Amino acid sequence: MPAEAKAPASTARAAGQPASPPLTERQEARRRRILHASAQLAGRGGFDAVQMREVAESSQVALGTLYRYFPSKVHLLVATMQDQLEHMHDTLRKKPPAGQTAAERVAETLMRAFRALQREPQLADAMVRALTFADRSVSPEVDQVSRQTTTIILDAMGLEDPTPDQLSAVRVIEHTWHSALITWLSGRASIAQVKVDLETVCRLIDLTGPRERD
Amino acid sequence: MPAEAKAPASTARAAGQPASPPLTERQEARRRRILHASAQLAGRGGFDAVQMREVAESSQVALGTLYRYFPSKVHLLVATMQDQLEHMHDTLRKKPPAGQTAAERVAETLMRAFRALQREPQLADAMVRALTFADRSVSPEVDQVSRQTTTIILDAMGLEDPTPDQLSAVRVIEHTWHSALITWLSGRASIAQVKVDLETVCRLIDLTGPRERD
DNA sequence: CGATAATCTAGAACAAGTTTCAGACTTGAT
DNA sequence: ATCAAGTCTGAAACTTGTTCTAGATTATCG
Repeated sequence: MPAEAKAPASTARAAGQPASPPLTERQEARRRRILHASAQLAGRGGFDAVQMREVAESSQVALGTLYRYFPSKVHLLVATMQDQLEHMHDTLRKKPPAGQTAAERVAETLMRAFRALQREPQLADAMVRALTFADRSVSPEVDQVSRQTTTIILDAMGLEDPTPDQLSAVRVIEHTWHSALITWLSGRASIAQVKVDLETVCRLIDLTGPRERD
Repeated sequence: MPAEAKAPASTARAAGQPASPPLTERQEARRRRILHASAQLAGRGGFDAVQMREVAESSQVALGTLYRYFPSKVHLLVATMQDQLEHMHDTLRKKPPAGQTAAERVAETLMRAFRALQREPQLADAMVRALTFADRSVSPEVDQVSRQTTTIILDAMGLEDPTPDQLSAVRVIEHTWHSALITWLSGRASIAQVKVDLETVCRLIDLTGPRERD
């Protein structure tokens, strides 16, 4: 019978996955070392600096093992993003945004996240590029990131069950968030511009927010 | 003295570039063959199917020459997108959108463009993935695409000189456009969802459109 | 404890983007 | 027509993501 699980996958901690067989301690440790190395390398040179051989070496794991845990570089970086997002969500839960309106709170939340990314622009580059470059084979993981982001925004809005209209607004906000990050990361938009755009898109919330018409 | 131009670059037809030395006819023809081959290959397998060796062979050009014209695969695909965007803009000029409000016209324009992309989803995949994956070295070209897109949207709005507020709204619309395309292309959003999101974001125009308060 | 099946390791091998180089070919100017 | 400078070609080399293989290790079952 099998010794360790067949295919080490994501933590499955949050919502979603069909819970692949649990990892042994050593496997959990390996996974953690890999993600750590990934974030570390990304923190230096961004996407390009995350080289699979280096990640393997840094995390004391054979190349083949790395690929068993994360079937591609993009998978690895998206998983790294999931990891960081969890931190962010925890932080936000401790100090929720304080604005009066939902739009203000969402804008504040996004700006806080943005400032966090500004501290590690290279890491942001690696994660965001991976996220938007991901093809269908990474869909489940990218979707998980998307769900996590949606949760964070809905939390900021303070909503229980959003209307379809509001969900669309939230999706648009996420679109803007990702794409604005990209333009900032590639040097085509200033920080101020990103700020303005995030505030602009958040106005959509006021537009859909005050319930349909009951 | 030089025989042909030093660095064959983009058409520089539209606005923007400092007009690199003009290309000879044969060079223009090569450039065109390359772009054609690129679009053709992209039309089949999408981003991955555009392999530089194949593009070179298809367009009857040496690999080194291909790289002289387009310094990377991403450059090539972004140029391909510029090309397609021009077509689109021409088409739109012939049959402008007919909606009553600016928001309607923009939404109609985007939906028309979206339908055009649906006819060649693989080509869309290649172009959009390249666009969002582009790093700083491609900024000028990506910026050109962005300007072209902005022009198309402003055209649809029928605006002469937009306010900063409106420009931000347009940027947000572009963000949504790109990011929504990505989610559709990677199979994480339905066509209907993209449609709704585009309509949602276009409402921002009504919010900023009817001049400040004058 | 021993058998067994899966995992992990080291390293070679392969694929596609990118770079490089020597030599043949064009071009524009004299 | 000839020359100089730059361009194009064909092919090899290099880089980094990905795959494959044979053998050493580890975990679980009996």
